[in-house]
Amino acid sequence: MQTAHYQQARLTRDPRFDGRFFVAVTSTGIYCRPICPAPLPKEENVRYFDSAVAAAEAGFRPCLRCRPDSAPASWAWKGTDTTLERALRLIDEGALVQGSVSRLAERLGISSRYLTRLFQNGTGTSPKRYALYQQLLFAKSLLQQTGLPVAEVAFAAGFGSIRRFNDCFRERLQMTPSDLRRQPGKAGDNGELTLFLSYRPPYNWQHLRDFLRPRLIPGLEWITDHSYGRSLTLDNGQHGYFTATHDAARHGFRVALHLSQPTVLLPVVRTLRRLLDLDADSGCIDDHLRPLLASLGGPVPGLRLPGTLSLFEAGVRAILGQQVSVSAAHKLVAQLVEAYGQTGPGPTGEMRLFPSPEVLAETDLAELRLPGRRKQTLIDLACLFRDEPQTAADPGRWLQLSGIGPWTVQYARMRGLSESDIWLGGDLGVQRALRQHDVTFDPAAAAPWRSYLTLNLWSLT
DNA sequence: CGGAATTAATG
DNA sequence: CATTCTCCTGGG
Repeated sequence: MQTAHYQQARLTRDPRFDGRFFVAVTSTGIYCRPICPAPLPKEENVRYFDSAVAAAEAGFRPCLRCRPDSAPASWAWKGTDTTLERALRLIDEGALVQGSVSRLAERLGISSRYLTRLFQNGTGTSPKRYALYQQLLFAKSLLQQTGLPVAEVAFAAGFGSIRRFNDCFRERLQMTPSDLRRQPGKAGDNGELTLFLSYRPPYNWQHLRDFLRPRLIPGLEWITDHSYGRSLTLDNGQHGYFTATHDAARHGFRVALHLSQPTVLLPVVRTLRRLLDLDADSGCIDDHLRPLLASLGGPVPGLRLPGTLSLFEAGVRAILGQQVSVSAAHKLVAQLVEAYGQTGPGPTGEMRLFPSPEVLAETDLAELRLPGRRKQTLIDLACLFRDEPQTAADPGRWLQLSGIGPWTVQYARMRGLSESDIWLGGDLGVQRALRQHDVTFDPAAAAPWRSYLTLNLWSLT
């Protein structure tokens, strides 16, 4: 995109460009989202950056009004380098909070030297600096949105020491954490954290809600016309729940989050954003699919890809959905959760947690009305997750288990990893839609958004 | 704030 | 790959 488009978008404060670029003002040293309500700066004082980090590297600090830390994420980097994109994703999932840069490079199958080169070219900064800045922006949003004590904010954002947190914060954001401490007034925690998570319109909440509704597992999830919530189980064994309420006017969700203990929150928020598919570029995706779906009335505008909480859950739902209707699969999942899901305190009394691999690996699934072979497949998958989590993290490796074929793997990738380019050509629902509407097209033309093509076809039946 | 030990960036 | 530079954290 060229400067003329940026200019147009900022002058109209177009929310469809929120998070896709940032506007830095040389006269103030501050950078903003294109939607910033502040008076429009003169063009001669404006510089455009395609990421917040890039603006920071040029010496600008985030605006306190439009809060660039709350902008939806954008993966649309100029170089469209898939390795770099994967690296950015992994870092955003916390790869550098726990592991080292060399470990990340190893995971990506490249040398750490090459990784830093990719970063220098693509983002204008180094991996560590990029990661640190994401942590700082997240900390900033917590300071402004919640009443969490500063020390807990540091911890939640993945810092190991307050000292270092303060230093970095000062240096990169040009203010201190206590400067940003929310004004007193709003009550402290009763264990609840309220966050606002924004998206880039269009966002088709009705469609997402109507997708989730027939799949809703009682006790595990809850839904109203304007909200969706569910229980959470975290990697560290912690549990909690959230309720996300849609706010169309503000282009986002107000999320109430309850966790059993304070924890590193960054990955939790990433997961919530993935569940609701907040970072998708619906405008681009819809434009891309429009020619293919023209004879069907065009794509569903703002269609989002609903994720599952974990890859394991996606795998379980996929196995239970093999060769059966949505409602039959739904009954099975509900039975499974009812029989094997632990209970915990929820928003309205008892709540169910999705059964863990450890629990399912130890059971015979006698409670479930399911062919014995399929039960065994489920148990095998649970064992894989329990015994070899590294292997289980790649659905491609599940194929070695009997009873798991390409459909299951692809479904799990689409819902559990939110991969955007999954074409479920063999899926019954997709085939029925294609037959009913008598369409022929080459799904390859939808790349890299074939998951959204699949969803569009599902919505036709 | 300063310094030691470790890790990351770079030619 | 080796040198320089930055990050990280405990303790004062």
